[in-house]
Amino acid sequence: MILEGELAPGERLNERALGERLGISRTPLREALRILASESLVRVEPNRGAIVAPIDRADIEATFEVLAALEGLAGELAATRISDAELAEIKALHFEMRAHHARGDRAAYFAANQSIHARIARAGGNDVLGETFERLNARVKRVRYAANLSRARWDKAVDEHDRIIAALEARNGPALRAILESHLAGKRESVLAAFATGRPAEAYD
Amino acid sequence: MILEGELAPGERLNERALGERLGISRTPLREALRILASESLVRVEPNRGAIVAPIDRADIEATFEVLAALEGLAGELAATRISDAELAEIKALHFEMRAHHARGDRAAYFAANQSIHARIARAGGNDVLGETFERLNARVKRVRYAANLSRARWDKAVDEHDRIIAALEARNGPALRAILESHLAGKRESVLAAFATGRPAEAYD
DNA sequence: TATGTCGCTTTGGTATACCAAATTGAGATA
DNA sequence: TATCTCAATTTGGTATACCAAAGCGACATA
Repeated sequence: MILEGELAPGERLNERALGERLGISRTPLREALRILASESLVRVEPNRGAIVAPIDRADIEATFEVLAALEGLAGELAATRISDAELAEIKALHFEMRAHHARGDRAAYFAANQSIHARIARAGGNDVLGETFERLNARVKRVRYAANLSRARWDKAVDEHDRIIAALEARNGPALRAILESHLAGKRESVLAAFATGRPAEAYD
Repeated sequence: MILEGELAPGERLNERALGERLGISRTPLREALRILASESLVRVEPNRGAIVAPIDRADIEATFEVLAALEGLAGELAATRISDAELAEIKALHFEMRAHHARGDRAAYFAANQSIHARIARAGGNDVLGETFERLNARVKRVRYAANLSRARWDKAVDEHDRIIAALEARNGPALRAILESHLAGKRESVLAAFATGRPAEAYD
């Protein structure tokens, strides 16, 4: 939705003003806000209205911890259940991603990267897992862009992706789980490091 | 909410009728339905209204698979981070649960059991994990009551709980993870078995 | 008798009006 | 000058009215 980056965390969301800006009435806007609230993207305080949900260090750590567990499970499932077509598509995305990396195109890299992880999350055939993963991922998306600050970390992430693809091709579930869990742990650290240096660009969506 | 068990899965939820029955207007009712929809407890079809979300075998399998991973992580975290007070409270609940088991009081057993698992999920201090666990757990709560059909399975579950408590006291994270994961797998099997025998009582809440 | 079409009724989607709670600013008093 | 109080305005909560789309039934025709 439009809230990702266009409005600052903690900002009050005036229902009348926002509704007018979006060209819709308060009723559907409120319904949308309730949905966003249930996804922890906005926070609705009783009789106080909605604000863009702020995200703090503890939230980021906690979310990545869960994401790592979920993606680990996804990897384990995907290794045994993924179809050849899905694998081929993920490989294609992987090489596109490497191309973006080679060109230094961070935005395109990020999009391909997200797509790969989303596909792995869904490749195990567990819809609940896929949904839960994407829901939690949405909460940290705006700060994830801030990662990959250092070229070294970026290169390392790409290496890890090579290993992810290799494990997936080998249908080695336990290995894939281990790689994904440490990959996510690495992401967590770089996001936290970037987050520590005075709230970097949260607007990339 | 009142939807747990009081309305049959698949049942249409007429907004005007339901609103009158609850003594509220359509606006807040619709907001509540959207929230329930985002938790997959009801399904809202465009221009068709809301129905109580049906749950099928695949949903149950998928949800328990994710719950097992989440509770495994929770156990690993809890083993290292749980406070003495929280541990004492969980032990107290455990013995209450054993008392209910000894008396054969399934409803009370179930409540204590749920409380124990919820506390373990939160004991690791990861709020995102706790929330996610309870959200997913809510989706299968209504069918979980149907488990523990056989006395043998029930006894086995209680034994597993003894081992859970032991691992928690020993602060043995990996062991606790393993026990919880297999415990959930066992739950999944008994729920699926019960579910297979013609949709048993979904109304216990 | 069966099928297709048209219209009516039901029901969800949206806008708006009204109400109550909360916040803020001004004025008065200590 | 600072603080407390009261009132006015802002803003979220709820009810209701209106609109449009979908479902259903009846009637007509093949």
